[in-house]
Amino acid sequence: MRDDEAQALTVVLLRAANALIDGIHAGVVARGFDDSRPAHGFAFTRLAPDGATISDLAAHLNVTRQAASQLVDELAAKGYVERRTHPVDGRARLVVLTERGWACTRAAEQAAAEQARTWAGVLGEDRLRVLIADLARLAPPGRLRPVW
Amino acid sequence: MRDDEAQALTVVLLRAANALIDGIHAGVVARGFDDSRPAHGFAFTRLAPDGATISDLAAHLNVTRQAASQLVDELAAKGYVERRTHPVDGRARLVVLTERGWACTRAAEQAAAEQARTWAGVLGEDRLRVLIADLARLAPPGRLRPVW
DNA sequence: CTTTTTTGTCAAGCTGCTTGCCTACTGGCA
DNA sequence: TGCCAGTAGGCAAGCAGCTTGACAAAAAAG
Repeated sequence: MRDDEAQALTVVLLRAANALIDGIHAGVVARGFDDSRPAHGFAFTRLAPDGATISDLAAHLNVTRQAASQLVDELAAKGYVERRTHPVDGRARLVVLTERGWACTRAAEQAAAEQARTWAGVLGEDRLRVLIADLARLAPPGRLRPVW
Repeated sequence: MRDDEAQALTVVLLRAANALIDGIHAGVVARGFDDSRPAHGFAFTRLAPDGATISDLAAHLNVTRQAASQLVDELAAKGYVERRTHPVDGRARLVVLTERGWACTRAAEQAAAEQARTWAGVLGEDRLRVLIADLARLAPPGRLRPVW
């Protein structure tokens, strides 16, 4: 592996990641959720099944609990989530998606699928599957960082 | 291409990009440049050949000239770059790498090569080359965004 | 020469995060 | 049961990195 190939790896990987994020976000905005940020999507993936506490969300997003709390403030103000009392822990509060939050989550999934189809059209489905599998072997199973 | 495969694409691509950035940055820090940020590397790639003006740098980084100017302030304070008078344009100033700036650039290249070798060890060189080539076909030739 | 555009910087402000501190509540332990 | 260290989450303040707006100096266009 020559040095210039290593440089190329960095460039193309980052460009592809940026293009994917931008594409998904554009698709979500086009579906009417123009007050959403890419970071919201990362939160939604944690909240989607059954909700989560602020601490859970903070750990998932790799930020402080305060930052997670502020993000939930914003999401609640925009009608994507709501805070509920936690069923068993009186200290904690359960953050759950509203119907609008679910709709936005579905929109993001559709946008991601659309982007994947576009890329499948470029490479072919089989080769894109290989690419996903290879990236999966390279990517550590740690946290996603919603810096976008 | 099923929807869950599209979701997987997003996750693994972002994880891989994060891992690469983190790995390169860790390598740069380990080589003694502990006051550098990943964003600096993106600036260096533009400054490396023969320097650049603030406007050039701002366009390359996709930020305002003011932001680029502030970044150069920081880099100059840390000894990575210096401002010179522009040879032909009296308004502009040419920002060039210092010797320390060049050393940091080389360190980043080494760290990137090291990361690529690690990944080549996982996938094999040939398959990593295919991955780079495929990503290159997917990634638009636009600007890198140094948000990391 | 006059006018318009471009360059870099000063100043102010915004956003998203951090740290420090606090109260309410939990769960282990005597 | 009562006590107390640990945990959850919100308030306040601060900081880093970016933006917008305005400006003087120089270049380019007329």
